[in-house]
Amino acid sequence: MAAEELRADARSNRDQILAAALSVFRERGVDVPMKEIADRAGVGVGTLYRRFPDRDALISAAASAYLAGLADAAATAWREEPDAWAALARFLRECVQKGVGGLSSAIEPVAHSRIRADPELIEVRGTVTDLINRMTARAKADGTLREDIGPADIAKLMTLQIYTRPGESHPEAIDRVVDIMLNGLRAR
Amino acid sequence: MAAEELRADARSNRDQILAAALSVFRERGVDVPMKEIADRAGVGVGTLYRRFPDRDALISAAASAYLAGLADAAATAWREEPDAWAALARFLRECVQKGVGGLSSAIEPVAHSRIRADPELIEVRGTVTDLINRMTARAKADGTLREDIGPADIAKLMTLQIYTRPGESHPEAIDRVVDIMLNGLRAR
Amino acid sequence: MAAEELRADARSNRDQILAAALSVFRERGVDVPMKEIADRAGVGVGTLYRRFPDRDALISAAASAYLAGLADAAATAWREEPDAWAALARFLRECVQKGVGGLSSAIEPVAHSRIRADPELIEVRGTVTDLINRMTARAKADGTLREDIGPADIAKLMTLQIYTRPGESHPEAIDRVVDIMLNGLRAR
Amino acid sequence: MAAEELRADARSNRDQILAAALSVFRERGVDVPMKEIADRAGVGVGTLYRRFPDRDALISAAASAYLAGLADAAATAWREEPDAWAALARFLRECVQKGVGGLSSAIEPVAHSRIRADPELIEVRGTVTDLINRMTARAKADGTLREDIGPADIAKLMTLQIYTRPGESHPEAIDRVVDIMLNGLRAR
DNA sequence: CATGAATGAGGTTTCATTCAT
DNA sequence: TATGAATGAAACCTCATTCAT
Repeated sequence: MAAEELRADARSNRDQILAAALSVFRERGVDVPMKEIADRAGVGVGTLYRRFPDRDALISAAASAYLAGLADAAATAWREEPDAWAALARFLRECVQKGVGGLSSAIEPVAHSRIRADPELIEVRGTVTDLINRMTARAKADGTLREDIGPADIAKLMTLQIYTRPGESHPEAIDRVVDIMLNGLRAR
Repeated sequence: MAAEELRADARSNRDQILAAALSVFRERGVDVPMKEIADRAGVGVGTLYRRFPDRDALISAAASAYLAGLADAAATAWREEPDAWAALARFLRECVQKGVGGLSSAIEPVAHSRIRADPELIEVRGTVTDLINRMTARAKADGTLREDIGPADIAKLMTLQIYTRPGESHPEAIDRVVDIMLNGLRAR
Repeated sequence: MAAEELRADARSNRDQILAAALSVFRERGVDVPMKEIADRAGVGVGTLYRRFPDRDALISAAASAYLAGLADAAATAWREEPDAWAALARFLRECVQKGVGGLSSAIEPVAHSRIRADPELIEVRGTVTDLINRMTARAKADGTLREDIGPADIAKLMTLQIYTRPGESHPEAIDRVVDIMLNGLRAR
Repeated sequence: MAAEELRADARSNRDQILAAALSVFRERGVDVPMKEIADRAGVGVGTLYRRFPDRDALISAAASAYLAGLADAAATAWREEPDAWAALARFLRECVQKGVGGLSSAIEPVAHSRIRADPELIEVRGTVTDLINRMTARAKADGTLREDIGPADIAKLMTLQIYTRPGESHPEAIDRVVDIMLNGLRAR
């Protein structure tokens, strides 16, 4: 996954393919024709296959990228928000808005074994888990998060989805649901 | 769709195919080979195609069946539960546990136009909407549901999903999430 | 391989595909497009794939058929010819004329493991070996075959090939070469 | 084909590619990926294509090289061996051991027209034919070769092949077959 | 009426060849 | 000049749908 040395153009192609894959997967699931992804990335199928030897390789690379993004989001929230509750709220909202759940269900079935094996991914996954643990603990200590909520609950809530007509996006509708959820998590 | 007159065995075939389709769709999405569904139903592909002229017809018949089930669930909850809040809670819990959201996203993209057109379905859909309206209004009147929550919010929450490893089912985990949502909906 | 119960038309298709494969393999090697074989057999690719799940399955079925033919040839020669030398001569000539060597090199690399495993094939192979052993022993006893020639030599000679412009066939040229070999095998 | 003026390193590249091609063709036929040949030669595909504009050009260059080798072998045998029979025997043995037949069938179909056209090759071919003619005539004169054998028979026998498991080589088995053949050619 | 065989269009993957680095 | 990345045509294989049994 590391792609140590890669010519500049190849590198850029790789990135574009990954971005294309991620967005196509989110929109239409993983069963999308490879040509579709190649087109969206602006490369030929051949290039796609040179970079990712088969569909599963692409999926699992996409999983990598998206998990890394997740770790980023968690870290940023933790760093920038004034308190643990705010960090948790922001992180969860981002996860739901970005469709973490949809990507998970699209990606995991295929990539599961690879994800477990890839050392780089194990680390990222560890980072996320770690940050969730800290946010949860601190928020409880602050008295802002219900005492009976644990990190496992938060992990589940990250993957929350509500049905949206495909193609349409309803950020406000999602926000309302996230608000309800947060309200349900808040200690009184 | 009505299947007015059908010999007993044909009727039974139809039902078995529908049940098979519903469960396969839930497990693996709508992109499953028709043979798979036929096998699960214990009939040949030919039989499946005799009953449902093409994939879309099957999907939309499945949508019908599932929507009808939903109306049933709503009506039963309304009838059997002691108050509006309990009915709402039970109905939402059932929807989430039964994977309404998953089926919606699997089925709607293909069946959307048909669903809009089919008079029988329009009626069922009306029933559900109606019951949700009543539950919401009554629960607010009872002072158990937050004043700022409307039927549209409930409709969204019906389709709540959280990611579960495919094949595995975690009813308790889902229950915890539903509890959190309900807690977030409750008026204080 | 046995294909116990097969509808009449399916059976006939299977046979035609096998015959087509055999002749195409002989002419152009095993790397021929599947479509080519399907066309020659007068069926669609789908049918070919329904009968033989992938290229290797087809190749190894072809191996079966051709080995069975070989056993037949050996048995017939042994039965019909007046003495062991005549049987041996006829069998070798047939093998070379029919291009056993060409088929072997086309087929074996791919089908080797299957050939070793298939019980039916093991038996046929045993029959051939057995007949060669008998022919060799008897011909030596008759004083027609050189004493220092063993069954392994005969087995090698079965796969004799000489280069022929592809497409063209030169039965007489082959016959001359076989005559020379036989002359070299004959005891004096 | 001559590659009149070529820098030393380019020359060496050309030779390595040719050698690689020859050995790959012998092992796996001409349908091998170009990358395979480039790898074996230790150069990039680009280099291969710079030297040989397309696959056919490479094949026919390989044909050239191998035919030249053949002429060499014939000349050496003629020069070094004490009599015509010994020369013939040695030449035939070398041809069979070196797999002339295999290369012929791999190369000729593609390169045929070029071989016919290339003046250099016409000459080499002439040399070989000439030497075979001489060996044959002389051996018959010596009373060592059967009277009814002609140069055309020898030409066919040069391309003799027996099936060998790919990868494995059985020089002794081949030797035994060649011995039988020579025994069949010998006058008594 | 039920079945499963046949078909071929369409998605997947490979590889010859070209071309930017 | 050597390299290996990009491309797309062509091969592989699957599966929706039709149709003979």
